[in-house]
Amino acid sequence: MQIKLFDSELKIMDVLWKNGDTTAKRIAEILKEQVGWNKTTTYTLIKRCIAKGAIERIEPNFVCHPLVTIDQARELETTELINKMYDGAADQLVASILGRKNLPPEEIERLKRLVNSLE
Amino acid sequence: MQIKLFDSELKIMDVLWKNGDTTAKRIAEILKEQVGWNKTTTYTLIKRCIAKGAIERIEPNFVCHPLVTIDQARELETTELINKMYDGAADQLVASILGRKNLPPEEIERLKRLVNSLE
DNA sequence: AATAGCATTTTACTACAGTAGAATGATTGT
DNA sequence: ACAATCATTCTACTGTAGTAAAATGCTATT
Repeated sequence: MQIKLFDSELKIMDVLWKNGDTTAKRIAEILKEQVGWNKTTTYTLIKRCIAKGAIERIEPNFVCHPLVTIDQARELETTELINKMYDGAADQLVASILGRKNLPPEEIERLKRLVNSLE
Repeated sequence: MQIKLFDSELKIMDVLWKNGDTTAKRIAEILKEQVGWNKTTTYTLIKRCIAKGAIERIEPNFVCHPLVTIDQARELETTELINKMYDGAADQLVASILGRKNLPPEEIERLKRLVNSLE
């Protein structure tokens, strides 16, 4: 069922994930400001997301509502990375992140709590 | 100094990471079998890797030697994913992996030890 | 109800990753 | 030394993600 979203499409989705349902017009404004997109570019990408079934549009006012959740998109992208770079082994990815020198102490702290809370 | 490698270039690198230094000819054979590439495709990709500084070629026999390590490549790809999908927060990525239902118990055990061994 | 202005769709260009055929250069067996 | 074969490079096509101009449709104000 997985819907693959391209980087530019993810920008649209991200606006919806962060702001909730949003009109096309407002999305265009936001992305104009955030990444300098022409408004027709935004509209094109919204259309493509709709065509893929990642967004539905609710009348009136062309309010866009995400049908793909951020968790689903994260799952897909993460799985792709694991397959591409870590031979499909999720724990190798985690190990490699934990091995980083630049991991902020508070993130380490949070991870300790998280891992130890697993059953 | 990060060298960005495309998916097709990573296929070349992967042969080197898995097999150690390898001749162009042998790489072509392996990728012919593994992904069905024409040998000229492999040679083209090797050249591009050399042009990028990801591979050096040692005479005689055009033996290819990787200059980018798998860890460096993983680091780059992983950082890109974190920035693209997790707002730059590495621990969110880890949390999302840990939240998966299909994580084997022995992997969880290993991760617990790993996390708790961090300073 | 005509027009002006804005919202949306249609269409299409551009850049580049991916792929490989043609051309060239090197090696080897006779 | 020459031909045949194989290794390597040069050149170029293809598909598609990214971007936006042009065309169209809609709304509101007079």
